[in-house]
Amino acid sequence: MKIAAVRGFRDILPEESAVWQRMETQARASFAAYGFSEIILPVIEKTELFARAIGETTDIVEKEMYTFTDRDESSLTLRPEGTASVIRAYIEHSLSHREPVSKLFYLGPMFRRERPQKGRYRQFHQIGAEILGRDDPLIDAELLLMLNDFFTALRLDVAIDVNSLGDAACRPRYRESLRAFGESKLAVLCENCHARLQRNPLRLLDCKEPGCRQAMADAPALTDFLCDPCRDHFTRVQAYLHQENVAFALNPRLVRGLDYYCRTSFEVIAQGLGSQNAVCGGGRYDGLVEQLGGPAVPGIGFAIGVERLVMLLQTQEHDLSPAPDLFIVPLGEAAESQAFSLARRLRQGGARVELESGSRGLKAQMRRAGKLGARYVLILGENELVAGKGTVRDMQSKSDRPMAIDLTLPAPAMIEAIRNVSSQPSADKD
RNA sequence: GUGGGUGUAGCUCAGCUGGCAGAGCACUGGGUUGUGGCCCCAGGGGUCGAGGGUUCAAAUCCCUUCACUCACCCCA
Repeated sequence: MKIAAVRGFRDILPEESAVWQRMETQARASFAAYGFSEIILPVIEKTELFARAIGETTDIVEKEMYTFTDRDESSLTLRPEGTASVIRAYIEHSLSHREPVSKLFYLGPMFRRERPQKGRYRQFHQIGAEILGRDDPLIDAELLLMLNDFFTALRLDVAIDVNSLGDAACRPRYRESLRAFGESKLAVLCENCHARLQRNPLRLLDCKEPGCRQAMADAPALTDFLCDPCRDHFTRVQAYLHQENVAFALNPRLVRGLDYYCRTSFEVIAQGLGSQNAVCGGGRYDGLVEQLGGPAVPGIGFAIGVERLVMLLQTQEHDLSPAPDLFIVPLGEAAESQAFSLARRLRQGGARVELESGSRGLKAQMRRAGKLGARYVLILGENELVAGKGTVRDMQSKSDRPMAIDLTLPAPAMIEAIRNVSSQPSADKD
């Protein structure tokens, strides 16, 4: 009986992991430019951490977490997101005492037990970044700038949506106003929205049901309810973005699903991913550190969905695994044994070398070399063994122009000699 | 958790109202005793997702089940 991977969990095969690596490298580069350092976090935390950070009544905490009881009866959970852990670590190691501002990024697997679909898995990966310690608009803008730079560097065509969710001073008033408005439209709202009305009225704004959209079209706007400090903050964030020509759309219906968000909130939306089209989401969470037992330190951050981003990159280009510089073709057992050592020497000299089995025919091996896209082929047959010289061919040249290379040369000299094969001035009449 | 779609070769998929399990690509060997790509010939590969039922006969019809997938929900 075959054993398959667990539902919602999957393997990343080389074709995809190559794209993955490229994206990760770019993230590290972009984040470093803005002064972020990596924090490597555990995958398991106490359940209580997420319950308190994300919100007891969110879907994530209520029905999507992989929670289990450890042998000592404590309740542990596979992390469903990264921000809570960053803040736990921030408090635990008193980072606020060491420096006034911490810029941290992390990457790794997250776990949510949802029904899998395109762009949504039970184990998925996020790259996240957090800035703890500053709440001025410049910081919000800087974080968005960094995101913009990152997506631009990857040549991805995405749209950034921005909104302000207000804070503890103004949001409650808005929530009540929205609830009242929702009550008045009760008859036309869908069943889901009836539930939202009770649990989280803000979510009425982003229902996809056409009827609900229409009903909520002239609902009170959050922007009209912002208190003066929040309004001012948001205005200045936008001013910085304009100053740097960052394209973004103001989306007053943008609502985030985690309870801790306030003020500046944003999403990065991509085309061509189906319904799971948010590749990045984030926002400010000023009360969260305090709420988790730390000092009153403001914070803002985002998380990028790696799988979704990789899917995007794959539709735009396809990376191939690296082609070997040299493909060694041994003919027979004696040649194979020599080729084995030769391959190792050249690899240690820095060349990418592929080696076939000496039991296969010349034609088959040449075919394989062509398939892999090898630049040069070195043939090691009876003749070559006697002469102590390998026959080298440049696979990119159409004419058959083999060169004999001395097998006793040290690796660097041999690599040099092989490279020279293609620059030989011998009659080349392509 | 709720709906829809799909399960046949390594991959993409044909296979009608039941009648010998198929194609393309990939892989292997050959056409040229030692020179790839194009072309030609040949070959290996299958529990037709699983279990049960109907039938002389099931990939095909019926039931059950599992998996995958898309959407809702939610989110990255």
